[in-house]
Amino acid sequence: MADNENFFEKVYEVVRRIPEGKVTSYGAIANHLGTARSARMVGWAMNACAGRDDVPAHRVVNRNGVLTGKFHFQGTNLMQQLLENEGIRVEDNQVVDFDQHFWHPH
DNA sequence: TCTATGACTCCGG
DNA sequence: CCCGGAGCCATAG
Repeated sequence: MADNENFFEKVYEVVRRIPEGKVTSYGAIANHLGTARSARMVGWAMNACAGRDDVPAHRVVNRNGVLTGKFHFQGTNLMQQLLENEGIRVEDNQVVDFDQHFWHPH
């Protein structure tokens, strides 16, 4: 079924490759998948991945490094806590030194 | 088959 | 500089 991978599965695979302590953006993932304009779809896939421990959705933020989807997590600040737990500093729902912690899909 | 929605992004006022 | 609207694609109903 590797060839039958759905869009979500592709997103999950990329998100899973995000190393600990690193973050990426929806557009970067979408671009890697070949659907650069489908950044919203990546977020949509994240919504579907909610509840999966295999997909570190907390490492995915928007292009500004803002935790746009933090409200979708169980806790109000759970997403931020997870990032800080990996050594990433988060301030005002925004990743500090986002470009420095940015991980480009490959 | 068509319509509505969305954890985004870009452009304009 | 800050705020708002339109565009985009894929999934669900």
